Amino acid sequence: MLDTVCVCAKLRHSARIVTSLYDEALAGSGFSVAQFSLLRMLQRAGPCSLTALGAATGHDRTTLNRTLKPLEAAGFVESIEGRDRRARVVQVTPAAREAMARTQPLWEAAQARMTDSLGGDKDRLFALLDRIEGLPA
Amino acid sequence: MLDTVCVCAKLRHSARIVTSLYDEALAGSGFSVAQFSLLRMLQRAGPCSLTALGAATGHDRTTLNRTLKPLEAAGFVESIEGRDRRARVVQVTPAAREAMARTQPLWEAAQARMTDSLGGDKDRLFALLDRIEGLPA
DNA sequence: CTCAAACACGTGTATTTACACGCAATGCTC
DNA sequence: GAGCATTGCGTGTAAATACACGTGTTTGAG
Repeated sequence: MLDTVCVCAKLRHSARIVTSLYDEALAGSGFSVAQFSLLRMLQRAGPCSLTALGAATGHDRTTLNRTLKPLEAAGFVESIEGRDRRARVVQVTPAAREAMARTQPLWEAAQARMTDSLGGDKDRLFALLDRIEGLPA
Repeated sequence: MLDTVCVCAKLRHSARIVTSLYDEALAGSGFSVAQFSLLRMLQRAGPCSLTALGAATGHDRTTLNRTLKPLEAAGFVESIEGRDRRARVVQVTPAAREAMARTQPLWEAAQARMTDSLGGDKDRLFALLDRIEGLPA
């Protein structure tokens, strides 16, 4: 009966620990890891609606709305309107690109610590996480 | 440059997904997976202070205070006072043991889904998570 | 014994997250 | 073209989380 450790609790615990490690590494950048990661994903996705961004990142649309609000107030994200006046299309600003470039080394340091401690098994970890993420709801 | 996926974002994503899977499995029990896991850990730890419980579970003491509040109101946790009047010692109640026994099969079903999808690599996953959890702050 | 340091707690506040709900805009059916 | 279903959004609310701060309790130095 060593099978008593909850996979969910374990994952949540790891996520808390790793989040604090990244947040500490990013201290001074002005970004939390949640903000920085979201900006990265938005930059990658290009201008898109909140629903589309949520589908790409796995966040709820309303979570994005609230996460983006301070970033927009700080000038890192701007909303434009496309043809569909329902959709609010967001994109990163030049100021965000600059701030992200400055923050990138801090993120890379944290990422390197992870990669090092995983000793080449990062892809293996990701593959395992992909499997449980892929379970049908 | 395939190394661009943030380990932290990945872990947070997985934790969100898995949490919703467990919460769905536990629906009807009246417990969230956070509550159920915490009760399990408290039962294992035995009567202890919030600080000690936090050290055992990796939660902040204040998080435990707030998570335990509704559980105490529902009669699943009780606070007793030991010799040290600073410390609030908490323990699970018989009602909690009963409710947990009823909930156990639901949790096991969710856990089994995880274990199955990991195909025998659960211990490997845990070992990888242990490694990054063990990084110094 | 006294009093300051150390300890344990709870609350205020803030972040991250998502569900339920309602409103505005679009599209589709007839 | 009118009306209804669909889509996209924002807000209210709530859970989980932790940091800063203040209060009460214990301990230890003198």
